[in-house]
Amino acid sequence: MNAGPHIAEVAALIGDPARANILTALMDGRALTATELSYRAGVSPQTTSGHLAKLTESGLLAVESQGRHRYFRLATPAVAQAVEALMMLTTHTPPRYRPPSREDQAIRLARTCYDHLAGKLGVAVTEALLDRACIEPVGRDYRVTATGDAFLRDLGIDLDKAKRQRRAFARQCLDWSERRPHLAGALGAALATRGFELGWISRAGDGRALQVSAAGHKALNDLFGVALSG
Amino acid sequence: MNAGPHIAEVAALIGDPARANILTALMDGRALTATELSYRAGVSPQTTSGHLAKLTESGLLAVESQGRHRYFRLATPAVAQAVEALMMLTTHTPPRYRPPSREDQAIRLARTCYDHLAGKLGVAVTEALLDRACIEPVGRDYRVTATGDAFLRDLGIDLDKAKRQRRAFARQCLDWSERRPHLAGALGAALATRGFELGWISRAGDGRALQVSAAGHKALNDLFGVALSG
DNA sequence: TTCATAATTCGATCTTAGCCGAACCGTCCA
DNA sequence: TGGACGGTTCGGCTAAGATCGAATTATGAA
Repeated sequence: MNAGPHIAEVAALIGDPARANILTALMDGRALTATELSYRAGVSPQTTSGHLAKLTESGLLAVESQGRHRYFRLATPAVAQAVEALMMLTTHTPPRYRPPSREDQAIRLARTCYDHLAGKLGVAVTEALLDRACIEPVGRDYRVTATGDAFLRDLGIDLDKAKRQRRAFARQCLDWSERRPHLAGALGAALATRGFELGWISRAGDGRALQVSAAGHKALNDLFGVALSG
Repeated sequence: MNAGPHIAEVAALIGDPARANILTALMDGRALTATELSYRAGVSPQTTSGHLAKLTESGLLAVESQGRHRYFRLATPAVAQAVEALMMLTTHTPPRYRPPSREDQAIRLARTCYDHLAGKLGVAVTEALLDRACIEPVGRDYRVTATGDAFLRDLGIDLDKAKRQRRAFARQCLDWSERRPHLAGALGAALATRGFELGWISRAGDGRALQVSAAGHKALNDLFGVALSG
């Protein structure tokens, strides 16, 4: 009768360490193979297979077969959002003080969230765009101004292509470490992709953490007036 | 090493039916006694006691002793947000079609979220305030305009008192059924409280669902130009 | 003081579900 | 066609934890 049982079902699904590892491994929006996920989950392939079946069956993951590989990814942004919300609880309610690790530091500085920029980097870029009146918040979205339209096209971003996608164009996404909104949606993804193309950012290791290159720091400073401190 | 295990811990906590019932029972922001929660959870008082201990120990619930009663409530809005995010997953990823029940309908129309208005009602009121330039979105918050300041004071809302509170003043809160933001924070709570005082809304049953009185419908129409359809 | 009620602790039971070994299906490549 | 590899299915083991009965502590009321 209540909603309780329903959320318990999905929460229990996320509540297994192996499955939680799978979900967090997919938080960068990429699609990974079952074997890769098995490694990331820290359990055997057979066990992983069972977990993946449950996750897809319940609609948390989407799967696509390519040859003898099966690629799994988060089914919807809502899944990523729920995982983010749970992450917020792990830091926001500290049972006792836990000194931040090096990886913690790195991932707070710059990371991907689903498929766009997050962390200090994502928030800084978003706020710089706001400062320069390139975008403005409208409800749960951002609107791109005329100024922003020109600016982003100059940067080499195909706004029309981003607009044609079926997903939300420019959404506000809440950051679990900064607890401030950053740019998500098709535009956020396009911006991140362009950053990769230009060599400003690159993936550090196999996680969500990002490395900002020297060229990236320079561009950040020149274009946005942002100095990202380690 | 990963964040996986951390979120698994908290997700598993929410993933038990009894505990999920407890959390959803507290979603309206009220504080309930252990016995009441035992009833809502559908398990014996002993079992409930164990669950409540775990939930408070892990920082999801806060507890306050009053005489021989112990009142439990959600520790932070972040907890409510996580539960909301999980609710979104239960509806947003339908494994198969589930016909909406009557209670579903009611709770989608008008309910409380933590301590402010949500559902169609909450979203409609918020958007009416936006239309009339009473509030405007700023980042993850709303800002009250001069127009809005006058309007809300006219309504009998003590804005100064709301501003003095330690919590966020006017936050954007995402709705799981409407998937659009509505007014939360101290101002959202004050608005809801005023609605109760004026007899426009009242609690329906013991859940989060709200009943909108005839006077409420009239006020909604007169003040906001909103006609809430069942 | 005495009794009732709120809430917790302890101990025992029992179900659930994660896990891996082994075997099995399908695709790719030589 | 045979072998290698990605992925899944099956079966049995094991451990974790949810549950309640009974007893215990603490508060409030008579």
